[in-house]
This record gives sequence, C-alpha cells and structure tokens, in this order.
Amino acid sequence: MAARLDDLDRKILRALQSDAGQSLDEIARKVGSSKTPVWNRVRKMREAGVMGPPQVVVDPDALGLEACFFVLIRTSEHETEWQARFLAALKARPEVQEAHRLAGEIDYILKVRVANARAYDEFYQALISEVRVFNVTALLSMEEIKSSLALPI
Amino acid sequence: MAARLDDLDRKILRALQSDAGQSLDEIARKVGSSKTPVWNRVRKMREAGVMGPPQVVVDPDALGLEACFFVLIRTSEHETEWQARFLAALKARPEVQEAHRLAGEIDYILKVRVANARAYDEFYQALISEVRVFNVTALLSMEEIKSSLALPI
DNA sequence: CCTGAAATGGTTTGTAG
DNA sequence: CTACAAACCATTTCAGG
Repeated sequence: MAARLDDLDRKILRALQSDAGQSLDEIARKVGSSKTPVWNRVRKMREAGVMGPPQVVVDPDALGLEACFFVLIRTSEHETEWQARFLAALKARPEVQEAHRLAGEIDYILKVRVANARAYDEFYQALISEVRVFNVTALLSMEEIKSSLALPI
Repeated sequence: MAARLDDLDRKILRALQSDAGQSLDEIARKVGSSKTPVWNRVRKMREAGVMGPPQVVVDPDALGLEACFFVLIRTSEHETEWQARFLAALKARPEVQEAHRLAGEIDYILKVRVANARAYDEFYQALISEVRVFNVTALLSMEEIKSSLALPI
C-alpha cells in the first residue's frame, strides 16, 4: 500500500494536513505548481487511501471531556476468541480514542477520553466485566503538551 | 472555555468530525435543520475554538512511517528550566505526535512515529543528548487496533 | 433566530497544447 | 502531464418573516 509519492505529492500532503480548508489555488501557489496537477494528485491520493476524508478536530474541553488517561493492559489470555472479544469491546466504546497491541510485557495501550475520574472508573469497570484482564495501570494526563495529526513529511 | 453547546451544535460537530467534506446542505439534512442556522453555528464554534480547521489524516504507511512507539519517561529533574527545555525539544521534533505530562510515577508519555526501529533509536539518542532523563521505556506498537479523532458527543 | 434567495468564489470537468 | 476555460456546485452574504 506504499504508493510511490514524489516530492510534489509530499508537499501537497504537507499543506493539506495542516489545513484542508485551503483552496486549490492557494495550495498550488504554496507547492509551486498549478491548479490542475494539484487536483489530479489530490484525487489520486484520495483514491489510493493515502489520505482520508477531511476531518475537524473538536476541543475536548468544550465538550466537558476534561480527563485523558493512558491505560496499560496486561493479560494472561492470548487465545484468538478472547482477543476478538476484547477488540470488539474496544471498538464499540467511544471513550477509546486509540488502542494498540504492543510487543513486550505490556500487551495493550489505550488512550481514553472521559469527563472525569469517575467516568473513567465506570469505563474501567465496564471493560473488565466484559473481558478478563490480568493487570491494568492507568496513567492520568495532567497536561497535553503536544497533539499533532501532522506526520513528518 | 467550555462554551455552552446545545443539541443542534452537538449534532453538527458529530457530523463534521466524521467527515468535514460534506456540504452544508447534507449536514443540515442530517441534523434536521436548514443551511443558514448550520452555517451560523459552524462559524461561531470555529471562532470560539470549539473546533479547529479541517485537516486530512495521512496514512503513515504510505509515507514509510511504519513504526509507532509509546515512550514512558521518568525524570529526576523537576526544575522549571529543565522542563522548559524538555518541552521545547518535544515540540520541535516532528516525530513526536503526542506528548503528555502525567500524574504519578511516570512523568511523561510520548507517541512517536518513525520509519523503523533504527530511526527510533536515532530519535532517542538525540533526545537524551538534549535533556537529561532518568528512565525511558519504549513500547512498540504491533497493531493499531483503533485510531479515532472522534470524541463521544 | 429561521427561511429563502441572490451573489460570490471554489471545485470539477473538458478541451487543447 | 500541464495550461486554460467553461460549467457546476457549495459557501457566504443579504433581505425579509
């Protein structure tokens, strides 16, 4: 799936991932090209899945979601059936913004956004009642120093 | 900064955060309203900082960024001067997609996207040469189970 | 605050180099 | 593959309920 991207493609991605609201003319000017080539490349990259649809990032505080936890999970169960249930549970829960399966001692890490510590506990209780886990450590974020969708291109 | 958002505002945010490429007509239809009120609310929420500018999410694999690490950092230094240097270093590094200051034993967590393990090591070496840290644990992601900007609204 | 329409400007398509 | 132009469609503004 690693489409061949030339320098112009990369410049376009750089412009779009910082602000997708720009007009084609603006982007063309920034990347040193013209409207049609930019449009053709954008179209191609969208079809190839190189970039997703434009999204707006909503400020969690504005919605009262003031607590962010990173959750480290160890489990003793590694059967496919258990894993399938666990993954389904994570995907179904909107509080879970990110979930990764890890290499090493810790099996999973989650990023969870909730209103407060109490809401986290409700999430936690609901999760462990759905699937058995061996050990859970929650790390509470005090300050979001950086949060960037932008990849180094 | 917690602006009062009514039900219609929330519906609009829900629609926009899943796909900001929709036309105002489509959104208006989905939320059961009309073009002008939707437009006025979008405008107001943008000005209030409730939502950021539209962004496209780029597929890391398409750029050859195939490794994702979560980095747990402990430090013994907690002076403001050290902290300022550390924060500046994190913000300056494009590999760092997220950085949080934590409560508890672990002081910081980072999410780092790089091409491979070797690129991570280069990042790591560069970071610890800039600022002194006590202990660093890197968790390598094997599989991105879920990654969603969408907040539960 | 909503409706509906008018004007502006950007996107998308098509033709030609 | 690029430049240019024409048609289309969305956004933005504005008058009226």
